[in-house]
Amino acid sequence: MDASGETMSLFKRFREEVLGSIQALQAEGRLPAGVDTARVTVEPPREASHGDMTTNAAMVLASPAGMKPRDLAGLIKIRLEEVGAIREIEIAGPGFINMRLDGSVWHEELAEILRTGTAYGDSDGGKGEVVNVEFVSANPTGPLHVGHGRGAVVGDALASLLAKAGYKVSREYYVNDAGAQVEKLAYAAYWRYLEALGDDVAPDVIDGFLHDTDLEYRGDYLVPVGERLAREHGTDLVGQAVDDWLPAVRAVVVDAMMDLVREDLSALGVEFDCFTSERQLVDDGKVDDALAFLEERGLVYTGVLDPPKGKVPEDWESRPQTLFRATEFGDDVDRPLKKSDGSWTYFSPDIAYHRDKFERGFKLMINVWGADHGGYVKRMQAAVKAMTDGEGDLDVKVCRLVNLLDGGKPVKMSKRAGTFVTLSEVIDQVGKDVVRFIMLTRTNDKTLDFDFAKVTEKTRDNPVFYVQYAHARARSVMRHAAEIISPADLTPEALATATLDRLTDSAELDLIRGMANWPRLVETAAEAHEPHRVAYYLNDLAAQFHALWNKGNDDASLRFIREDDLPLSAARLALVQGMATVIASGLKVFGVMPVEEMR
RNA sequence: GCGCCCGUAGCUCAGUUGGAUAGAGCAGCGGACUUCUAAUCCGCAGGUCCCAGGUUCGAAUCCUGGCGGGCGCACCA
Repeated sequence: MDASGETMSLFKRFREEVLGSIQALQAEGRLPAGVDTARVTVEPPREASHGDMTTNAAMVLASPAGMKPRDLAGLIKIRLEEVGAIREIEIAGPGFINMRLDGSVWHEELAEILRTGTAYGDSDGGKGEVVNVEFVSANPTGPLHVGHGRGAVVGDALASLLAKAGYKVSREYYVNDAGAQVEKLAYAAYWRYLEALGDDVAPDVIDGFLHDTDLEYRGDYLVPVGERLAREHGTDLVGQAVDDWLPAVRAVVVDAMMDLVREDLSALGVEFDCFTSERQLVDDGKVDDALAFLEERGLVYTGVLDPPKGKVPEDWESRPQTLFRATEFGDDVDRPLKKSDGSWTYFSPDIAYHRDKFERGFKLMINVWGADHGGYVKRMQAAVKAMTDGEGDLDVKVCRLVNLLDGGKPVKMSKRAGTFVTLSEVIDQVGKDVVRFIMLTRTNDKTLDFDFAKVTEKTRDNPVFYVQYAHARARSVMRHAAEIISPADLTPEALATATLDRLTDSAELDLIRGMANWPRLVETAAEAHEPHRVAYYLNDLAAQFHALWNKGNDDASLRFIREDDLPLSAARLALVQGMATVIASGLKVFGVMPVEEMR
């Protein structure tokens, strides 16, 4: 326990021991005071034969101490030998200090896992700092597609991961309800409205409307919106000037589309804390405020941009524009804030939006964007730096494409041909938990193959199945155990008090070592903003468990349930339940339910 | 042309943010089912970590320059 009463993770605890020995050496004058220990790590060695824990302290501090790494390691070793939990210390290679721990350390850690439940791995590393995770933020122009789904899952899992790591997280969705796309959407809704009125509208009115507008968003999903407009407005909007019907139609259609989006998100199990409307920002004058802020700092000017080299647009013409000095903050060129007609580019409200986030208290901001927005990262980061006088920090996770496959063959998709696969269709077909897990099996910046055949397969190379199977197997063991052991003795609390020192087999202790890595993984993955690491961790832990299970197949004395030795059984069941708990803890980050059985 | 991302076993990818002899799965070969679900496991084989320099005790990882692939590039979000 540390001063705050929180339980300190195992590796942190031993890092404290290492730092303590360094301080002792400083007190003795054998090490200069004030050396920076920030780079000192205590972690499991890559090679298990090197021990349970290793520290780089001697190598990192050798140069500032003016000593050879191995000599310094020798001094630290003498100190560490006084720590009871350390059974053996070895200096190896260039100056690693390898430690073997007493078995009791692992037994206690297992008890700790059982007592803590899925909260195991919770950390205070984030120190309660608030962080804003903005994701999806799809234009409200239709149902979500699979690419949005990836962003939704990555953002949601990242938010959960950060929360677990001790950050105070807000999940946010930015509603682009003010741009040209929404206007086009309103036109399409108006067309559906005219259609819905049927005989009340002369056919040539509809033909004329279609003839005058280059209509997008012709999908069926706007039909109900047209009907709703017809119900609410009758024929009132027919024949009116665009400016008269547009605001009303736009409001209704955006509302309907956001309902659609929310429905898709809820099918995926994603919930937001906050929806911010672009239109609201505009109406509140926040865009003007933001630009005024930049102007005060001399970051806005009227200038002429060079055409992009190598690829000059057909209709390129040199003209003066209102520009933001993005180059002062690391961008490649200054960026336009206004279009040639004087209206804002999408960039201006976006700047205002990020300023708004900052003013709401978020210094740390993470945006999850689609692949097509990769080119806007630098300018947005530049804008954040400018708007916050360098205090704000924006990280952008760009999600690469999702390839939909079926048995290795691409699923052909065409909006025109109506064979476009939506997110909700995919969820209907394989279930939300499968979608969520698979979306997290790759780094966000690599394309991801989503193979319908593979993700539902019950084989080793389907990570969803493999991880869930480990959990289900563990739960199956517990069910069997209940036949010979009283259920009261099988609760996690009861198992935590079992004679855990009966766990002596190396594979058993290895499994606890694997479980003890979970808190470290949470911290490093959260720090790196990389939720996919959890998927690999879970896969590894599941593999360890499946291996242990099969040892019981080869050697009956290693089975979890031994009717001839109930205390040993209890200890092993504690191990099994602990493993299931850690799996459940990881799946919780992903928003995936652990299953009790596979059938 | 410029910017961003990627390049690791035949294939798909990890790699604990600079650590020790670079790891998994699939595919290939050889083994383990009177079971707590063998839907799994064990073993073998498989590598110029794209190339060339640099930084240092130490580089797949950081820097520079190339090569190859993807995406983006005023007035769409």
